[in-house]
Amino acid sequence: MTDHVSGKRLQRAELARRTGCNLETIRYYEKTGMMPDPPRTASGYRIYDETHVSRLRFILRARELGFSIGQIRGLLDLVDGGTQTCAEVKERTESHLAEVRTKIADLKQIEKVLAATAAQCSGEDVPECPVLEALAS
Amino acid sequence: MTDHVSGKRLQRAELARRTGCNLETIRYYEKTGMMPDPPRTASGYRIYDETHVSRLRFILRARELGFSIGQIRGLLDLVDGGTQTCAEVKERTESHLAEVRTKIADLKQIEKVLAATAAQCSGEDVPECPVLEALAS
DNA sequence: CTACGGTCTGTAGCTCCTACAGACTCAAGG
DNA sequence: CCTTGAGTCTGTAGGAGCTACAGACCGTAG
Repeated sequence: MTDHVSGKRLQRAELARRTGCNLETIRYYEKTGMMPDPPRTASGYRIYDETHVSRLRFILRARELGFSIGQIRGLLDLVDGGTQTCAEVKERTESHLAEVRTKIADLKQIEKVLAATAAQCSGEDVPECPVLEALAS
Repeated sequence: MTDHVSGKRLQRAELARRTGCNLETIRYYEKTGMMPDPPRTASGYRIYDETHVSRLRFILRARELGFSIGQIRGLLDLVDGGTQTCAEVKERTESHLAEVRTKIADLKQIEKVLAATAAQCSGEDVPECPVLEALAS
């Protein structure tokens, strides 16, 4: 039977290949409701199309930008409901941006302490070590 | 029975309070071998002393500096075996420092993209949004 | 003696996947 | 037509680093 209505019908491995997503992760995203339950063949194989490719790419890009699963689902809910507004999305993005900046600040503080402490190390074969002393202080 | 040999004997909650560590986390650290199995009272209650306070503080400080459980256990193994050298500890610290710097760089890249995209938002009550478009692109 | 709080254990939950086992399906080759 | 190999299906376990609970016990003050 040829496919006369929709575009290319993809299997899971093909969807994974086209998005760079891990095979099992797709199933995971379906289980969590981020990806819709796809239609199936008579024997139970999942059938994907371009809409699934787009949605999965959206999720993966959002993950790359550090959005949590919950945040992404929130964004997708807005879009799925057609209730998204630029104002709302901007607010969520800036809230996430603030979290990212906090993490950067935390890591910079860690970096500073690590660098300063390691700089005190003689680097010799002696048991005394400024790093260990700093941790034990 | 008074305690005529060692210092103060602490219960788990007291150890937690003195270190700021969560009560259950102490048990977790014992299970993973980072903290030694403490002696027990006849009825099975754990008994801690100042050595436990020091070791737990060491672990917590290392965690604050972003060392993983595995890395910390590595450091503790060195110290426990008396085989630690400043050279070795310095190397591990700098290796961890490099990981931290990588994370900072990744987050800065994310920050850059998020900030640039959010800056394009009108912030109005319209459904079109540069953030969503960037994710869907 | 009782009540209340601390402690004990094992286990489940959290996040975000990743991987495996055992069964099934499908298409190609002989 | 049968076999073989690759793809798919499901449920479940694992990993990191905790955190939280249930149900049972202990210890002490009133």
